[in-house]
Formats: sequence, C-alpha cells, structure tokens
Amino acid sequence: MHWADVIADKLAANGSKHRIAAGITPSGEFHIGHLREILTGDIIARACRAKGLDAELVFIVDSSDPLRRVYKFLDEEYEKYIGHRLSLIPPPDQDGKPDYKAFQAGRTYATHFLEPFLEAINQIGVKLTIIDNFTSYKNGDFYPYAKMVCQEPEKIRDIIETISGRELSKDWFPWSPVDSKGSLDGVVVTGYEDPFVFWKDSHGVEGKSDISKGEGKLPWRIDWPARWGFNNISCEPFGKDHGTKGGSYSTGKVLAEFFGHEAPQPLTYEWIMLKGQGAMSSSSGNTIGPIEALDLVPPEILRFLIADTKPAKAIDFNAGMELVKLADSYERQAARDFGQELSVEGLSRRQLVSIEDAQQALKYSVVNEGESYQNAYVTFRHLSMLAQIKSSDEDIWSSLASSGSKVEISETLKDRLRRIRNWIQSHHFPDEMRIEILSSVPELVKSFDEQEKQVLENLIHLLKSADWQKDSINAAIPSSAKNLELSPKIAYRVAYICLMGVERGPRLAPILEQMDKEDIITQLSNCLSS
RNA sequence: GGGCCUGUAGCUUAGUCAGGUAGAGCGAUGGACUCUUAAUCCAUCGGUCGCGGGUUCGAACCCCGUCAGGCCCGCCA
Repeated sequence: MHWADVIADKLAANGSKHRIAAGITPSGEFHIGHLREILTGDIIARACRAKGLDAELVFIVDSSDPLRRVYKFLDEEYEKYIGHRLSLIPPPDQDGKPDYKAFQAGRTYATHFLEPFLEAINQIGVKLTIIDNFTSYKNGDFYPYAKMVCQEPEKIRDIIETISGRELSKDWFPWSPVDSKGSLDGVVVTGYEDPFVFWKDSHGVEGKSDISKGEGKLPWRIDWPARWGFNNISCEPFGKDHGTKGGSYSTGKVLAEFFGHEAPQPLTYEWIMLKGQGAMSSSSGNTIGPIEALDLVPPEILRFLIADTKPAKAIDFNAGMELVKLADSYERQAARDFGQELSVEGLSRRQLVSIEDAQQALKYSVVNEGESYQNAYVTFRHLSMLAQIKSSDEDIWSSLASSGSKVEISETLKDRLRRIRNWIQSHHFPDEMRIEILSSVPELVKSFDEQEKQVLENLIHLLKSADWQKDSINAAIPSSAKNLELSPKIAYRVAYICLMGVERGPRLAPILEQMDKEDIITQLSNCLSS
C-alpha cells in the first residue's frame, strides 16, 4: 500500500474528521526541503479525502519564533533584532539590511519569506489553511495551556528533563516573556500571578507579561503540544530532527496528555540533501528554492519526487542530472498501462502492491486533485536535446510529429518545453547533456582502426562536395561507409566521435547545417591526421 | 553515551510494516527497423539481498549480534 494510504487508514480508524498540520519557521528563504513538509501533509490529506474522510491541511507559520542570530544573508544591523519575534521585525532588502519602509507598509520579516513560498505551494496544487502562530498568541488561543504550565512549572520541567534527558537551567520557566526592548532572550522570570508573568531583563529592567495576550511565547517543546489542542490537529508529519527519541515529539506526547488531548498521528520523514553537498539549509545558502525549482521542473514532477519516495528515505536531489533522472522516471511511470499490468494472471502479492503503489504515486502527483495525470510521451532528456538543436518551438513540434510517436502537442507539453529552455540556460543544466561540437581532437579518435580511418577520409571527401544543407549532409554520412561496402553504423560512430567525442548522439545533419562548413571539415581533417 | 535511518545486479533502486520461487529502470551485449530524434522495439547477460547466528516446513523480510555509511540528541523540515 502507498505510504499515504497507510496513514490514512490509521486516521480512518480514529474518526472521520481530520486536521493535518505542517509547521515551518519563516526564518529565511524557503527551500525544497520545506516542500517535503508541506507535500507530505498534502498527500496524506488527499489520501484521506480519497477514502471519504473530511480532511484539511493546515500550515502553521511559526511567526512568533525569535530571530536566533544574524544569518549570512542578513546585515549586521539585524544584531539588534536577535531574540525578537519574526512578525515584529522588518524584512531584509536586497543587501540584507532592514527595509524599514516596507516594514511600515506592513511587510514583516515573516511575510517577506512566506509569500514566495505560498506562491510556489499554490502552483504545486496544495490547498491549505494558514494559521499564523503569532496571531494565535495575540488572540489568547494559547492562554489556557500557558496558564496550566505556569501554574505547575516544576512538573513541566520534570517531564521535559526526564524524557529528553537534558537538564534545564535553574532559571528556566515555561513561558518566555518579552523584555523591555522586545527580545525573548536573557529574561529571567521572577514570579507568576495569572495572567501575568513577572520578569527582569538583561538591561536590569523589570516588568510583567500578559500570557493571555501573547506578550511572549511558550518554549517550542510546550508550544507544539499546546497548539495541537486548540488547532485540533490529528496528524502531523515532521522532520527526523523532531522524531528522535527524547526529541520534541516524545515530550510533546506526554505534555499533550497533561493538557488533556491526544498527540497527533506522527510521521517522521527524512531530509532532502543537495547531492554531494549535504543537507539543505537556508543559513548556509545551500539551497534550491521552490520558485527556482518551478522555473525548471513542472509542478507534477516535484510532487512526484515526494509522492514516490517513502518518507523514511532520504532524497538526494539537485537540479542537474538528478532532475533528469527524476523527470524521466516520472515520464516512464506515466506511460505505463496499469490496467493491462493488473490484468495479468498469477501476479504475486508483491507485484500487485508495487503496481498499485506506482499508480497511487502518480495519482498524488497530479496538480489539481482529482484530475487524471497526463502522459507527455516524450522524455525530458529527449526534449532537452531537441530544445538545444532547434531554436523555434514549431520546429520541435513538427519534428516530434514526423517521428510518428503518440505525442500530443498539449499545453502541458508546451509548458514543459518552456521550463526546459530555462533549465538549459541555467547553470544547473548538466554538462553531459549539453550538445557541443568539438574543436579539438578527442581521445577516442586514437581507437580508430583502418576501416574507420577510411570511412573518415571518405566522409571528409563527401562533405566537401556536399551542399551545406541538412538533406545532403544527412545523405553523406551513411554513404561514406556504404561506398566502402561497410555498415553505415561505422560512419555514424566515426562522425560522433570526431565531432562530439561520444559514440552516439542526436541527429547530426540539422546541427551541422547550422555550423560553418569549413570548421567541420577542419575538425574532421584534424582527427584524420592525428 | 543514547537513538534513528540506510546497506539488494556495474549504477539508481522496489520489495522489509502483514515471511511463501528476488522485480524494475539506467548501463552493457546481441538483434530488428533498406540505419540513428541520445529515438523505438525485441532478446540476452548480470544478485552469496553487508556479514554471522537464531526462530521457522520456508527468511532480503522476524529476533540477537556484528561491520560499514549517513543522521539526530541547543535551533533547523
């Protein structure tokens, strides 16, 4: 069974109404790692709906989290905002300096990073309800829970220390008040009398914080289980950092009981690594943004990456060869005839399961829920080659049509070509996919035997006298071998090695037609005389 | 120190939760198409399922141990 259906079944056993949560702190540029959080939740929600459950995905934006440090992409000026909540500080401008003007116009640090991500999510077909955590604090949604923990701080401390195995400092208190300058850092709690937490800050100032009005926040390990309560969360996927034993889910589960509700159905997922460069991280700049990715890949393929990979499996991704593999694998799956495969007699249980899982993964990859997936009948690899050879889209369509394949020139396909053109122009496009005519003699030429040298000589001769247009070029290549009563195969091999350094390649004639005749003859001659 | 994940064909992997003859893609090799769209089609080759033990009529799968790689245990999806 597909992983999302397994979870959906578990949820179905507990009731028919479900809220699935995703939560992210908008502390910097979002990247496709964050997409796994959202898409995992979205796919579960879709699986639930497919089973007739009433399921909704909510995205809880951790806008009340403080700025932890001055990240690489921020100017030193942000130093003064460390410890301040992300909803209350200005967004960075292009140089990473605080943009006070935008801030006055209502744009915050949190919304600055959130908006483009929401745009990407929308393009990917994810429907969700946004819950701004900072607003929840201000509205007093957290108040009943904050009150409970503030009344019994020792009990809460004991739960966290016992389960996580780490010792909390003696100043620890289950509420972080805002200090006189707006920071949550370095404030010592001196007392509690509902609804006020009394404090003394690092500047020596004393004050009180109203926990019913969000004048501060709960520490993460308490915040999480508390929000499960008033947001009615019944399922939440999270990264492996939270899932580890003694981690925040472990303590959250016990604290949820303390609050009087059940912890949501968990699902721990692995991280997305940037191939060869470790985990993605906004602070190190080691990222591919969702918008950037969508410039290169159609949304259904991005969905497929998550839908087709079991959550426990780490994903090694990049926008080069990994993307080629991913897109081609999607195309191959979409071309399968599942009805026919399932009708085969005597399938083992395993074969059956794998066919069904592949089918489900495709179903969950469709951008608009409920629609059926489209088969483009042409691989990314192939299209990217055509895009390099032909400058006009029309030439590509007629070329595809003349090949007699089942290709339909659909909007999907046009859209795909547009993205592929972006991709070819980007630095992500892998060198090994680039079509390039050589101007130096490649190593492989040395492997030529007498026959091949003869063919090469003949080819040069024929090309010299040919009209420089694709039909005559196209005729010259096989003739160079046929004249010697050899297989045309040899001629193609020779031509590809001399001109591109590889044994096989795309149709040569249209490419050569656009090159200078003399250059080609020179290159071939150099190969012959080497 | 505690914990999690991963290890299956040259490469990428499915299958491990519910034990029942190990599947696929890429690559390779051979062939077809009166010869090439890195195309398509057909066929072939290729696996001591990291290693050792146990449970079982039967183990890639369950249990114990072990090795290797990655990761988590302040924050991070």
